[in-house]
Amino acid sequence: MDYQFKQIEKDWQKFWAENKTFKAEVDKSKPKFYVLDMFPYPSGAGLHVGHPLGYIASDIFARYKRLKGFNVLHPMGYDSFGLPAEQYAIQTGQHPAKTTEENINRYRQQLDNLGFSFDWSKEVRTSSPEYYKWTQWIFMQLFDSWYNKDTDKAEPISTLIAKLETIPSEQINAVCDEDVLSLLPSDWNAFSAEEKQAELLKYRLTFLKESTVNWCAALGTVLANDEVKDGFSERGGHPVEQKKMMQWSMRISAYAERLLQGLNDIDWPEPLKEMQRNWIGKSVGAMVRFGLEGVKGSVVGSRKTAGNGLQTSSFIEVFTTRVDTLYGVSFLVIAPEHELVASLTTPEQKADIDAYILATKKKSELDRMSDVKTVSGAFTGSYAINPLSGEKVPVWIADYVLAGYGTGAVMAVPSGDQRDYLFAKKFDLPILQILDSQKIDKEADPTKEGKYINSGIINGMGYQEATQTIISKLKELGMGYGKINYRMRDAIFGRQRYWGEPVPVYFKPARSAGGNGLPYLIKEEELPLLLPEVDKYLPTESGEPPLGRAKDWKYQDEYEYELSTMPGWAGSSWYWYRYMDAKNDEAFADIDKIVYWKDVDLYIGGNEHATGHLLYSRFWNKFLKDLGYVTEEEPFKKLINQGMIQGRSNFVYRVNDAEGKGTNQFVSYGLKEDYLTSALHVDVNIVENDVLDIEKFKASREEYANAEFILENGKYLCGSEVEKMSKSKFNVVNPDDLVERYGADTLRMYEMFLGPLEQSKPWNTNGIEGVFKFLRKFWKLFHDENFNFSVSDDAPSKVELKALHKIIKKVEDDIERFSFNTSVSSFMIAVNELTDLKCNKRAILQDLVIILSPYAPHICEELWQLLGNKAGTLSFVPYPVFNPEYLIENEFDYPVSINGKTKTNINLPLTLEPKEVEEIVLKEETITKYFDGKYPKKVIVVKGRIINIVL
RNA sequence: GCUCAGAUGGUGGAACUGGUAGACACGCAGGACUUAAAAUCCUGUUCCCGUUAAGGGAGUGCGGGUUCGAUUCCCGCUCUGAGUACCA
Repeated sequence: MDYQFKQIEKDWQKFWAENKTFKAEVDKSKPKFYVLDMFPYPSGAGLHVGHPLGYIASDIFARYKRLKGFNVLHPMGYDSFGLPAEQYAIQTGQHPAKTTEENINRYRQQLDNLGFSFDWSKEVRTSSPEYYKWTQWIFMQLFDSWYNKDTDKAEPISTLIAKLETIPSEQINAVCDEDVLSLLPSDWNAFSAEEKQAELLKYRLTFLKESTVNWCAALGTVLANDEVKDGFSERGGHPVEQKKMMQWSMRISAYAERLLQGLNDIDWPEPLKEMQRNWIGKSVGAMVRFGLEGVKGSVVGSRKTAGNGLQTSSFIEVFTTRVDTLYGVSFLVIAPEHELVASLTTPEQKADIDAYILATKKKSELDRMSDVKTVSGAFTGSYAINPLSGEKVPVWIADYVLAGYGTGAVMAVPSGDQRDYLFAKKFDLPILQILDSQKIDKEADPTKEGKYINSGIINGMGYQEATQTIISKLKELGMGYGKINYRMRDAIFGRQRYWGEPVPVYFKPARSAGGNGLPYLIKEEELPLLLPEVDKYLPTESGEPPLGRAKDWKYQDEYEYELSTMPGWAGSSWYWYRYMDAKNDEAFADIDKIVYWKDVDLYIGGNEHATGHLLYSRFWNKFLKDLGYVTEEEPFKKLINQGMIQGRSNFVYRVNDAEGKGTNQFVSYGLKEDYLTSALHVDVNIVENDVLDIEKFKASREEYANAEFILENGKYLCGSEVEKMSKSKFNVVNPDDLVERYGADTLRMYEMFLGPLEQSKPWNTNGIEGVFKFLRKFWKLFHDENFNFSVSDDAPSKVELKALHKIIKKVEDDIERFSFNTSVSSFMIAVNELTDLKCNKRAILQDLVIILSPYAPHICEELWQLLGNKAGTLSFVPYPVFNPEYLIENEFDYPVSINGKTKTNINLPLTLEPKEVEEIVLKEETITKYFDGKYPKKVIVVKGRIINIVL
């Protein structure tokens, strides 16, 4: 029979499901390999052709590793909490659980269509209580932990309490809030339970923090930054205001350094690592205090905190990465929002400052960010004292200094910083050269080269020495210290939404009892804290999150629960562990299984998760490791970013009449210049190789039924353009349609054939025929002209073995460097060669079936069985062993180039040494004729590669 | 602005460590089979000059450089895509 992909694919998908072929169990006799795809969110639109790209690649890899003798864990599940389902629920009143379930079912069906070797027994869904029980459990562990900088890891809160009971809090080296109290053991021990709880909250790894949010009163909800456009909500265009709110936060900043260092030990794409490095934003520098003129007692007693320094009325503290330029400071700039602005402003300057603050406020709404060119600022009238030179420097405010970064104040060094330079020029402030090599006539020069001048105690020194000297001097004076700053902020861990994990926390005392309520964890055995039912998925009238609508939802019928839910990234920050032991009711995963599966060996997904999911997951992983629940410092050893598949839209050109009105005539792409036309999107599914299917087009819309066409060469050609894949552009290609037409094996191979996995590219179905033809050709190798299965047991010839071993090697090499597209080409070459050789020998074809099976598993299973093997064994059969002897050549067709330009070829035995080759070449008439009477200056012979003659 | 990635025929792309640029596939053109079409098969297909052929020349975004030899390495630029945004 001819290649009947529909029947074959259905049969084998059924076989794999029924026999649980890909179920992975702990098996210590085999090395493990964990292949993971990034968690999909099951959206209502279903899969389009771009989604499976990564899944196909990871499936090929997983199947290949099984053949290589690995015990492969290759699971799939759903990140099923999230906004779209909630939005849909608000619109339709349907419970998000219901629509989510429907979407998952559709996803599953589409995934099954493609023949993936997932172990479905391990499927997880973040929205199921059995799963989110453990998300809540991890939250509880975070709540019950603090970060000890001395041991450089998270520890149970009990070890902190033990310290507070015995030593002064100043000796505790913790990552904590800025406003922790300075306590002696006697103070602590005298605290009430509430006071202790309140203080501990400042140390916990998840804690309540006042945060600014985008509050939209009209929608009654908080919006994400990208939902806000120019101060108005993207949906509806309602005004959005900045509102302070108590929110759960995660102390990810405690892990900043480890998150940064860990990047050195993992095999991820460099751009992705770079993005994380930028996000973490480490800067090594120093804190410097500038005393304020006229204020006595420059340093006010206070402890150094983990925060960003502190401001008192007696000095301004700045963070700088160039403390060596301290002598070049000619003014200070503080943020307009800085708390000292009011007290520093002199009566004469008040009008200026007020006006500037007002202008900033207006601007910040719109284009404070986009307007980088304009220099603006205002003088406060006050002066600060340079701690080393003792010089008076004016204090200005300017909106280029951000209140939220560092200390909200900078020391301005116009000679070294371009922004400061422009500022100094504009307001006529001094620009002082501080390095002999500095060139500052036109712009700032941030060089570190040369020797310092005009710089007091560091005159004549180099950069390293100067920095050291200044920091020790500042320390000695109590006016500064070396400090490392991170840009990364603690992550907000709450959303005022319904469809997410409830936070397992209640507040005591209850509001009804008149308390303001401190958070307490519910008991572990009370997990999961189920998401309660609500009548509507909207905020309450008083502006509380939807959970405020739940009836009688109180802890012990008395205490209020936390009403916000966890953010989208909660469930996905640990899911790869759940796959190891998806049904466990006693633990998030059994420790023996965690010890065996360890970490993800290959993680494939899009790079939209670069700074969200991938950073939070690493954070939670490190935390779980600190507490001894998992073994690895980094969860994802090797990561590949698959490129985005863009849409490729097709257009038809409607002819317009003289007034520009549309007619019902359409002109082919190549002729459109002769007419007045407008381009209209046309559904790409009725276009093939840019040729429009006219009948389908006429049937697609009533108004086109009588359309007329101006053709070229009897065809209607469409124009094309690369755009986002979206319904409105009629360029969405559904994998189901292609599977229906060509089969899953063809689609799998075609998606790989399209180009390198990491590269973004527009989807174009042109060319899928080539892959389909290849599979038919492959099928024909095993069959005679009448499609009877026909395979010979004759011994293979040398050429046949060569073709086979070439592909064994090529595919092995390619797959290790994730170059799937070149493998597909090589398969085509191999099959073309074997077809030309009319090879139907079992000794060759059986191995070829194994090699191709990760790419086209269905057809290979079928042929494997036809070859007389036991059904299902193909998935675990040993991969053929490459034998280099079959590739050894005796002769080589040397290209001969004259001055680097290839002129001719000469066939010579490979046993010849370069010297011998040279002798032959110089006598060979077909070569010497190019010499033009000249004698070669030099002959380069690279054995088995090339001959180059220099004239 | 900064950081990163990329630019090769009509199209997707290949060339792995500096060694025959354009593999493989699509498309296109011509041919075979067919009453015809589809399907299938065969041949050709980087561009320019050369009627054909023989042959010659140019050629991997642009301009230089290193080298016997550069798509590959170095310097400078242009354009495209992604991320980030006054980060002190």
